[in-house]
Amino acid sequence: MVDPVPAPVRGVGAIGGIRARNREAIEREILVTARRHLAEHGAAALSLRAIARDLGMVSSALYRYVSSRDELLTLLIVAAYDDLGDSVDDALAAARGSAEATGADLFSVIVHAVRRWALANPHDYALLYGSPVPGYHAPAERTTGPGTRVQVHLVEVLAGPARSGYHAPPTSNSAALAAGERALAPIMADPLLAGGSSTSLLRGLAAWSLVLGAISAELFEQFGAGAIADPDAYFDAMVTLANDLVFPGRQGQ
Amino acid sequence: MVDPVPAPVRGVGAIGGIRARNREAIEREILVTARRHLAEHGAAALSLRAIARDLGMVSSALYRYVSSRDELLTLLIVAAYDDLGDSVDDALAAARGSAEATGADLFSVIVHAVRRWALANPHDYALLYGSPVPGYHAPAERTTGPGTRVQVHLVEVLAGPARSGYHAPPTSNSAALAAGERALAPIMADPLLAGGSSTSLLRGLAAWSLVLGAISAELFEQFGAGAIADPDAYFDAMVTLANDLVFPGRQGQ
DNA sequence: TGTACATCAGTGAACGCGCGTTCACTGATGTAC
DNA sequence: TGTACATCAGTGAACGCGCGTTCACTGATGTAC
Repeated sequence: MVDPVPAPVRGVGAIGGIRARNREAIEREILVTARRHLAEHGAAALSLRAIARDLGMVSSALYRYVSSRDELLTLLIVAAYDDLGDSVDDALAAARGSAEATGADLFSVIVHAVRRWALANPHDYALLYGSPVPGYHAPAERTTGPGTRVQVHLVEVLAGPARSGYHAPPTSNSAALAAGERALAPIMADPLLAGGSSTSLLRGLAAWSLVLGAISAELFEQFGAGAIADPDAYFDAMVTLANDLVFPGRQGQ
Repeated sequence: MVDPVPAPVRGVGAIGGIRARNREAIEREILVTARRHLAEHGAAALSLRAIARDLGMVSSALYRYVSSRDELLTLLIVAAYDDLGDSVDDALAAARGSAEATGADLFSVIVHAVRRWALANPHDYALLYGSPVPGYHAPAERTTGPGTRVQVHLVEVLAGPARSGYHAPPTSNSAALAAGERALAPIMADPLLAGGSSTSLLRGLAAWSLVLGAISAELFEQFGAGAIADPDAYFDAMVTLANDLVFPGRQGQ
C-alpha cells in the first residue's frame, strides 16, 4: 500500500512488532471490505468514504493505508487476478491429482475454472475483462504480473500435445493465418513462449477469445435473460468448439 | 422521449407545426450531444447537467424532453444499436453490390464492419457489449428490437450455404455439442430461425463469441498495449478461424 | 381579423446528497539512551 | 528501569465539487371562437 513513511529515521519498523501486525491486519480488512463493496456495487461505484464507514473509521483515516482511490482500484485488480489465478491453480491441481489428463482435458479444466470464478465474482470479472473503469488507467507494472497467471497455464497446456508429436493440420486460409501469426511477433518474443509455435499461439488466442466472449455474453446477459436453457451445457459446447480450434482434428476428452 | 403531455386537450400537437419541428430539432440536438458525451467520457460518467450545459440550457429544462437519466441511457443504447446496424447494413450493401459473394465472405464483411464500428465508437461498443452501467438496467422491450439487427444478418448468412446443399461434417465431441444444441431451444423457437439448424446456430454463436471476444480484447487492451504488431492482420486471422468454426471444412474467401 | 385562453419551453433557485482529498490536531505506541 | 522524544493511527472539520430531481414562475407560441 502506501509507503509506511518516507524513511524510518528512528524507532518503528520493528518487523513483527505489535503495531506492524495491526497495520497488516487493517490492510487486510480494508482489502476485504473493498472487495465486498466491489462485489456489491461494481468498480465504478467504489467509494473510499463508504469503505471507511463500513470499517468504522473516518474517511481520512484510510489515507494512512491507501494513497488514493485509484491505488485502491489497482489493489483490487491485483487481488482479483490473484483470486482467479488461485481458482485455476486449484482446479488444475485437482484434475492432475485425480486422473492422467490430456492437453484437451486441461484446457477444459482451465476455462471451466475461469467461468466458475466469473459467475461467482461477476464484478471482479468485469473489472478485469469488461469495459475499463472511467477515469482510471491501471499501471501496467503492477497488474501485468498477476494478470498473466492464467495465460501461463494455457500456454503450457497448448504446448503439451505439440511436445508429444501432435501438429495441427493446415487449414483453409493459410495466407490470413500466416499474416496473423506474424502479428504475434511481440508476444512470441516473450521468454515464456521460447520454442513455442506461433500457430498454436494464434489458435490458443482464438480459443481464449471465444471462451471469454461466451463468459461475457452469459454474465452480461447479452442474449437476454433465459435465452439459453442450460448455460452449463451451452458453455460445455463452446469449450468443445474452442478445443477443436486449438487442437484441430484431434479427439477431445 | 417523454410523452409530450398527458393528452392534448386543445391546441398544440399540430403535426409539423413550428413548435413540433422545434421540439424534434432539440430532441435531435440532445441525442447528438449525449452521444458526444458518451464518446468522450463513457456511459458511467454521463451527466444530465453537463449535457444541458453544453446545450446552453439550464439542467431542469432537459426534463421537458427526457424523464430521467436512465431514460437517456436507454435512448443512447437504442441509438448505438441503430448506428451499428446501419454500419453493417452499409457494409453488406457495398459488398453485395461489388461482387457475387459467398456466405463466408458475407460473414467476414459483417464482423469486419462490427469491428470498424467498435474501434470508431469504443464507448458505444462498451455500452452494448461491455460491463453493464452500474445502477442501470436496460428495459428489454425497448432495446431488444434494435439490438438484434446484426444477429438477423448473421442468421441469414449462416443459413445461406445450408440452403445450397452444404452441411457441416460431424466433429469431435458430438455429445457435448448435442447437449449444447438442446440448450438453444428457447432461441430456436424464434420465428426468425424457423427451419434453421441448431447446429449452425451453435457454431454461429461460437464464432460470434470469438469475434466479440477479440474485439473486446483489442478495445480494452487486455493483452497490453502494443502486444499485437498488426491488429488488422490479427483480426483477419481471428475471422478466418471463426469462419472455419461456422463452415467447417469449407474453403473460405 | 382580433381577442381570450391553453399550452408550451425554458428559467432560476433550491433540496439533499455523496464524493475525494487536505489539514491541524490528539492520544497512544514504540524507541533510544 | 525510567524518561524524553519520535512516530504512529485515527479524528473531526472543512474545501470545493458535481450530481439528479422538483417546483413555482415567466414569457412566448399556438388555437378556438
